[in-house]
Order: sequence, then structure tokens, then C-alpha cells
Amino acid sequence: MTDTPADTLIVLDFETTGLSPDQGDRAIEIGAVKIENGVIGARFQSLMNPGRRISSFIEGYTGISNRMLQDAPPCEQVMAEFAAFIDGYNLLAHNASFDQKFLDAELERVGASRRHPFCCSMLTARRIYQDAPNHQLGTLVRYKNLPTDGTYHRALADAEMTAHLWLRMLSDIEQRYQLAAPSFAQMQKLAKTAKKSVDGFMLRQRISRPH
DNA sequence: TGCCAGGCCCTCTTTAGGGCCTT
Repeated sequence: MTDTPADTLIVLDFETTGLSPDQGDRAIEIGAVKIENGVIGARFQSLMNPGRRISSFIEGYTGISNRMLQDAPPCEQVMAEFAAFIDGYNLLAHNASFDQKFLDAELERVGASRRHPFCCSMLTARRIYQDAPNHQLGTLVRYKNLPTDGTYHRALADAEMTAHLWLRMLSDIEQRYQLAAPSFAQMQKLAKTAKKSVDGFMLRQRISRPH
């Protein structure tokens, strides 16, 4: 599954009650967009009721209120639908370790497990955009002048911005290194390459690439 | 009462510390 083009995958983003499912935190919103051959297509978005009240900090941070969650379907129902949406696709998120642990925790609650490999747009951006002021999603959107409606910290909006960031990084890699259509596996390796070794790594990818 | 994550990555490192990034 990993040896596929990096321009076909699903970008996802969770809003949650806090930072750690190991501390009892739950998902409250999932947003995702499907990228097929470099084109953003199908979208998935849903609030989900975690079965408890969320803090005023999270209400302020996300704009998602306890009132909004009262009428939302339960996490279990949403995650079952989302599992079907992502089936068969590689996954991408900004700071993927965060979304990965919530995805795994919520899927486990519905008796499902994740087989899909993840890539991280934040780790990739740290390699490709070493001169950026920082590597927060919002900063990178402004840094690269990417499309946005000004909504931040909502799942679908963040997933869409991450999708645009990913496509821009693929485009910039193509221009900078003359490496067209890198694979998902190559991008995973890039994300783990030491910053100072990125240029050499990308050159080797170009030379060793099968034609 | 007081505490509250964790993986990644850099450096004045590796027998460690601290900033970044996500909610």
C-alpha cells in the first residue's frame, strides 16, 4: 500500500477534547478530504458527541460548543462511517502523531483497527521549508499563500489547508529537485531525513528512481 | 494539594534538556 503515488491519499484532521486519548480525551469532530491524482475531491466532515461536556478552552479554541455537540451523532457512529471513507487509502495529517493516536483510539472503540500508513505534513514542511517562521499549519498557509477561507481549528478547514500544503510541497519538490511524482514511501522517508541531509537525499531519490 | 501528552529534533548531545506541534 505504501508504494503508491504521494498525490493520492486522504488528509484528515481531528478536533478533540484535549491532547491525549491516553488521558481520556475524545474526538469531537473529524474532517477529511480525498486527493486523487493531485486533485482534491470527496470530503468528509462530522461533529461527534463524546458523551461529556467539553472545556471552555476547547469551546473557545475550536468554536465548537457543548450545544452543538448535544445534537451530534455519537463518536462510534461517526467513526464507523469514517472507517469506510478512508478504506484503502494512505493517510496524511499535520503533526500526524497526534491525529494517528486519536484515530487509533476511536477506531478501537468500534472494534476496528487502522492498516493505513501515515505521512506527516509538518515533518515534511520542516525539511522542505526550513526558512519558514515556524511550521504551524496556519503559518505555512500564509507563508505559501495557500487557499483559505480564514477558518482555523475546525476539522474540515484544517484538512483542506493541509491538502493544499501537501500539493504545494509536491510541486515545490518537483521544481527544486526535478523529481516528478514522488511516491508515498519516498515522502515518508523524506520526513525522517535529517534537515542538513535533505538535498543529498532528494538527489539520490532522483538518481535511483526507476523509469 | 497538585499534577495533567508524547514524538520529533536540535544541540552547548548520546549517562540530557528543551522547544516545537497537535487540541
